[in-house]
Order: sequence, then structure tokens, then C-alpha cells
Amino acid sequence: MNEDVTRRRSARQKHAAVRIEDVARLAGVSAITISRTINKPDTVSEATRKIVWEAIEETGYIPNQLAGGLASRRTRTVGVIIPTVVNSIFADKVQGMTDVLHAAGYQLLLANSGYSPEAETELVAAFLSQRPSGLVLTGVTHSDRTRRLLQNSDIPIVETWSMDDGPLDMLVGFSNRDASHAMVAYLAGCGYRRIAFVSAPVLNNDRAAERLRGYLEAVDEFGLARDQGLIREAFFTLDNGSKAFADLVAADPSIDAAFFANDVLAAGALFEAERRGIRVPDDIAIAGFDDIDLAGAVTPALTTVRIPRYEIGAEAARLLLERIAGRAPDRPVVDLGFEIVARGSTRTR
Amino acid sequence: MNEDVTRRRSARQKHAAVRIEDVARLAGVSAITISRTINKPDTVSEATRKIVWEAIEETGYIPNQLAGGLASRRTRTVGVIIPTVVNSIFADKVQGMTDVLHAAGYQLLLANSGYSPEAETELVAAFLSQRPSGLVLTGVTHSDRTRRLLQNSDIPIVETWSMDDGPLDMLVGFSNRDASHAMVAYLAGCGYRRIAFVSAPVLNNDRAAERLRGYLEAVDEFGLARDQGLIREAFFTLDNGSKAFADLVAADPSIDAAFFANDVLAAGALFEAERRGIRVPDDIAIAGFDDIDLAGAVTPALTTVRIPRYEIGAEAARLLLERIAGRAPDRPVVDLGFEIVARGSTRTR
DNA sequence: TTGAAAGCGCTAACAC
DNA sequence: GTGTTAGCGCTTTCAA
Repeated sequence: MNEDVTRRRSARQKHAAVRIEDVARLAGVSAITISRTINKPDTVSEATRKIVWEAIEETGYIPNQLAGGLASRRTRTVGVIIPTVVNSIFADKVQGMTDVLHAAGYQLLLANSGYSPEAETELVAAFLSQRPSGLVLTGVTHSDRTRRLLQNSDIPIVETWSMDDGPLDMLVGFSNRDASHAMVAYLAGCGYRRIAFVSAPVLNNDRAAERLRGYLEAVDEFGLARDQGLIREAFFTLDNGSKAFADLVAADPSIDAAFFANDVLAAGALFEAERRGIRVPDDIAIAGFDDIDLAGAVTPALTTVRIPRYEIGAEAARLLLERIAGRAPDRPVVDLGFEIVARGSTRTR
Repeated sequence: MNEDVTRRRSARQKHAAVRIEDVARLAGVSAITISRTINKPDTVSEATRKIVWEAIEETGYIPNQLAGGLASRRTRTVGVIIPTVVNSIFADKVQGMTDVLHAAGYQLLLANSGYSPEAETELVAAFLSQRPSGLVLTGVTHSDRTRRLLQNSDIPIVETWSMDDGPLDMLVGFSNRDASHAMVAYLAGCGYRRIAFVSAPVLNNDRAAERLRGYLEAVDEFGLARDQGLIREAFFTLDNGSKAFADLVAADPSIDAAFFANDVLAAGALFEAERRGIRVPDDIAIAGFDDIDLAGAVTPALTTVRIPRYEIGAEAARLLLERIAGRAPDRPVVDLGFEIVARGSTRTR
């Protein structure tokens, strides 16, 4: 039997893949029975199931999901758009989604927008063409066209990484503003009064904008030094962190703490301080955001904000599955919070 | 007219998306003309094209690629399997592929195998179900079932990150063995004689295995200390690098250099050395592999092996596109080489 | 528990 | 340059 199949396959055009009909013929049943054995096994008798699986193995049948998806209007894929694959913080989120979705038999389609709303729009359109079961976006800033595409599409959407009041559909994240505010509050509590802030580029990035806002609000609230000269903007690289730090201390030697919108910048600053013989935290404190591995590995370890990266992905996936299953999730907006992690790069008081 | 469409859409079931027929009716042409306007614009007159695009805009039509792919047997998607999304070295490769493929109108399907051949097999099967135009794998170690699936599938495959003689189809990378050998040769040239090696887990990881092999061969070739006690294995985290380093120097104080299979481990070692007051490179030299940003940012900066991560992805994508276009690439195996980057974590002599 | 017929939305092949 | 016809390979619906 095995030889029969082999002979038949090699005689055929290479491109002519095994179809469900081929398996059905070999198993001596109809095509729909093959389909049921794969997709709804409990509706097929055990004896038939066994025969069918043997035929599937023997033919090396790989179901064509284009055909299946077209006929059933269910693709079991989820599109995910992140700003960049280069930053490992999103990797954890992706892992969280992968773990949950894979267990449910779903596939991830991943793409990165490069922090560009236009690129995001194109990606959303490209994803929608594939008729995914759901979509996961990063942040809540989208172009009008993106919003329109999504609103017309009628598929479940989860926005992540923010905590905004008017989500498109569902939202999982934390308040970047509160987190940033909390860090400044912590630093103020440690006695720091002149706290610089190095922001990520805020253009088209609500997470960065909210972190800046949280800083500014806390500065006012605690009566800290408020000065445009205390604020810088830098894209997250170690080198940019070093430069921003060098720039800050050169411009204003009286700064007693520097809070960076992410740990990569903060680590770059720490390395620069070491190079210049500036003692941390004795001469100046440094704080970061994200709690990446590096934050805990450097000396002194970085005081930072820990965010539930993996859990954001996992929860987003769970919400999506709920919605796909037709159950409206009880809470379409999930705030997973954050945590201030106090370490050696800031003194306690 | 706009209102007509809007009314029609809202009157319909939400799930009934706009189909090509709807656009055709509005534009007063046949469905195939819509298809041609989108996919082969130069076969349609300019006047028709204009009318069609207006109708597309007005209806908010998003082509159904499941149907299109099924009918045309072309999906314009490429499946990519990497070991992990957590390591940013693969992020650069993905970026390289994205840049090239996106420009050609292709979409990436990304998945990670977690360094497990069984997971890889499942992912390959899942990808093949989607009938991608091509597949990009990491490494050359695959399960028998994976090889069988791929050989039966008849789609273009690129393996990456290695330089092996018998690729499944095409191969883009560098020789991990030569690179590792070259680093040991460099260290020997600097006068180091007792060089420890911290490998990545070699099980199911040909890249790691080849790096270990290169080390061993160079040790013999240059008459360096050969001792099982000089070799450790650790999964890449900063913490594991610290531990391996601590372990190594505790077990054998006469080690004069430590070569790590990746920069993350090496950086962890450097941090540990600093904590213990061990001077690098005066007391012991440290070398890494990959040349990630961190390697150049720490003090002393890490001597390491630079590999063309982005270019591997870009070249893999180019080969794939060539093959998809029906042109057999002149060189189905591309060795992109590597480079020893000498920095302060090793002394010159 | 299994099957037959119809059709998912699009494009290839062939007209005109 | 544009249209008609006939599937692509699967699953839904309805029937047995």
C-alpha cells in the first residue's frame, strides 16, 4: 500500500500535493470523514478514525488551510504587531501569547511596525487579508485608517502595553503614567530633588508620552526641580543612554538623579558614569524602566519599574480566545499593574 | 453612492465582508477586472483602473487572501522559524528578512521553536498548512520528520546560521567552527595558554556544537592547555555567565582567558569579575561571540566575533525570492563569514 | 455515524 | 482590454 502511494505521488506533478480526496480514497471513506477525523474527532467512530489516521500518515497529507479557512471562515491564526523585534521586552509578550495560543491550536502571525503608524496601517490591512481570528496591537495610538479598518473588520482586537479609557475593543496593560509617577515619587521619597528624565521619542508613542507625563506630574506634585534642561529624548540604545547621561551631567552638575524611560538607556548611562568616575548612587542616582535582565546584572543594579511583560501577552491571548469562542470577557480592560524595584543605583535615603 | 454602500453594509450580517463581486458591481465591471487592477495593474486600462480604485476605497474592500491563494496557488508569505524570540541576535536576522521581503510584497510568518526539534517539526507542519511561498529555518539540525515534510513539500527552503555541506535546499550563514577556531587562534596569538570555553548547550544545536569543535581543534593545533575542567556549558543568560565564570576561576585559578560561546554569557562573566575585583584583562581575559551592542558598551569592551546577522536574513530572503521567481540562484550556499573584533577585554600581547 | 451536494471568494485559462 | 467559465481544496448543510 505504501508503495502504491509513493508511486502515485512521484508520477504526479511535484506541485500536486496530496489532497483530502486522495486520503479519502485510500481510506475507503468520503472526504468529509477525513475532515471530521482531523477537526471533530469525536463525531467519528473509533474504527474509522484509526483507518483514517493510517491513511493520513501514509499519504503524508498536510491539510490546506487556505481551503479550510475559506470554507469554514475560521483560520486559527492571530496577527500580532509589535513596534520592533529588536527590543527583547516585546519578546516576552510574544512568548506569553505563543504559549497560550499554541496550546489552543492557534498560530501567530508576527510583524513589526518600526514605531510607524503608516506601517501599522499597512500591516493591519495585510493581516486582515489573511482573515485572522484576532489581532493584537501595541499601544493605543493608531492612524485613522487603521481605526477604520479595524472597526469595519469585526474581528476581536486587543491593544496592549497601555491603560487608556477608550480602547478599540479590548485592552491589556498597565498605566505608563502611573508607573512613571510612582518612580519619581519613590525617588523623591529617597530625598532626590533635581531629577532628570530621559524620555523615549514620544512621537506616535503613547507609552513614551504617558511616561513623560507621569514624570512631569510627579515633579509638580512633589515640588521637585522643574526645568526643561532636565529633560532629554533618546531612542533606546546603550550608546544613546551614555550620550544622554554625559550631556545631562555636563549641562547641569547639580542633578542628583536621572530617570530613564527604559533600562537600556539607564544601563548605557551607568556604563558612562563608570567610565567617567562618577559614582552611582553617591554622586548621582540612576533609575530605569522595564526591569530587563541587564538591570539586575549590572553593578550597582538598577532601580527600575518591573512590568508584567509575559503576562500581558498571555492575558491578551486569553481574552482573544474568550471572544473567539463567543464568550464576552467579563473585563475587556485588564490592568496588570507594575512594581517599583529598588536596587543599588539609588540610595535609600 | 457612499451612503448606498454604507447602508448596504450595515444592513448585512456583520460577518459578511465586502467581496470582489460587490466592488465589481459598484464599478460596473466584472470581478476579474477588480482582481487584475489589484494584482496586475498594467493589464488594465488607466480609466478602468481609476474607477476600480474608487470602488475599492468606497467599499473598504480587503481582498480575501485565503480565496486568492487557493485559486492562484501563490500566497506571498514566508514562514520563518527561529530558536527564540528572546535573543536579539535573531531579531536582526528577522529585520533583514522583513526589509527584503516586505519590499517584494511578501509577509512573514514568524515562530520560535525553543531549540526543540519536535517543536520545529510541529511548526513546519503548521506552516506548510498555510502553503507559504518559502520557509527559512535556523541551523541544519532537524528531526527526520521535519526533513521528510520539507522534502515532500517542494517549496524553497533556506537554512541559516551554519555552513554545512549538505543543506536541504539553500543555506546562508557562516562557519561557527571556523569562527570559534579563529577566536582561539587570536587569543593564542595574544599569549594566552590556558583558555576556558563556556559553550551553549550543544544538544540539538549544531551552531553551539560547531563552536565547541572549533575551540577543541584550535586548542590542539596551538598546543594549548586541554582539560575537561576548562569546559562548561550554560544557556545564555547574564546570570549563567556570571555563575560559569565564578565556577571556572574557583576550580582553576591558573586560567588566563575565558572564551564564551555568546556575548550574553561573556558580559555576565565580566560583571562577575568586576564584583569580585578580578581585573580584566590583567588577571584574566574574556572573549565573547556575536558582537551584540552590549559587547561594545561595557568596560572593558568585549573582544568578540562579529557575525553578519542582518545580512544573513536579507540574503536568505533574496535567495528565496530568486527561487520563487523560478530562477535558480547561482550559489545556493552563501558563506557570509565573520570577523574577530579585538577590544579591551583581552590584552594585545 | 456517514455521505452528497453546494459553495466559500478568488483567479487561471480561454474567449472575444 | 475585458469577460465567462470552471475550478482551487476544503467544510457546511442537509439527508440518510
